[in-house]
Amino acid sequence: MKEIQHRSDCPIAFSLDYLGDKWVLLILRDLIFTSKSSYGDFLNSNEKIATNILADRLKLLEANGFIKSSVSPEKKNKFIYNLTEKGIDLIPVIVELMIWGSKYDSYDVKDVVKKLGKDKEGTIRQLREKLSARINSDVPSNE
Amino acid sequence: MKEIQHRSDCPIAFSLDYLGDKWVLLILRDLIFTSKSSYGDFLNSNEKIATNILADRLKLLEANGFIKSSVSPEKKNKFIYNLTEKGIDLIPVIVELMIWGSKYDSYDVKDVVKKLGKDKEGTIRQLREKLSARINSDVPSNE
DNA sequence: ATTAATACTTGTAAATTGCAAGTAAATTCT
DNA sequence: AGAATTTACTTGCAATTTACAAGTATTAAT
Repeated sequence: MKEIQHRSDCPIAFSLDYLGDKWVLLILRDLIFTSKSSYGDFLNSNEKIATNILADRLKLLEANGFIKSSVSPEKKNKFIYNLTEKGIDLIPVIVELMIWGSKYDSYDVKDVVKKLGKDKEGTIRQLREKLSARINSDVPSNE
Repeated sequence: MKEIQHRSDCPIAFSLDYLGDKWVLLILRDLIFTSKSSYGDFLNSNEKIATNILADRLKLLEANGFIKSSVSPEKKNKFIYNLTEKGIDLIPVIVELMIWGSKYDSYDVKDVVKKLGKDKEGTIRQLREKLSARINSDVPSNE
């Protein structure tokens, strides 16, 4: 995997050097808000990512410490991906993208967004704790 | 300008349909955190955006209501760009990218980041008010 | 033993990006 | 007034990235 070249010393540019595309944050979204955790799960998301792009982005995310893969306990030919702390720390970014999107998107507002409207910090803390618990356990996504 | 095709009804995907690239948010960053407001200003940012990409993204941002251009009062051959409310509402997104970037970037922490650490809501409100004031005045960027 | 599921890889055409150069209108210099 | 400069782009083209279709390899189920 080729090294990411950083374009400047700006922390925003630094973040975008990893996250600045149309797919990376959607994979992280799936890991944060849904029980999806495998290659096939991500492929089945509504946005229909191409197989080579998904494989590429999973490599990039793992190589740069956003996620960690492990063999599924149930099926040995299946990998499950979990967020690392570095990835979990992106929850606020994704939450703000969701809030902005909900404001300017015409579709109906999701439950999480309503919850965020009532108690943003609490909701983020809850998500964070749920996902942190997964890091040091072997239990994968849906429990 | 070709219409943006939305990939799903997810608000995060909706946001990324506009913002999911390496440049758009850097232009908005310049408008939010610096006194930059013209084509030439953006070109001179440290990340060295290509001229055609900059022209393209400015069109995209204006066509989709994130920014508004007007002729500079001092120089008639110069355009100045200002954020609209829709663009101003992205401050929290960019702020969170900055906070994350500062945590994982090795470079030294900017003053704004320190300020955000002390009072995130207040800092965002201040930025918001500063930029909102520009919308209905003819005074461009640096005052 | 055969079929299915899962996670990719490969090939290729189309789209996007990056770089260098060129254009056009307004401004400043002489 | 004419020439050079500033500002904001556009254009052409090579290189990279993406999207789509198909193929491969390993494990699981029947």
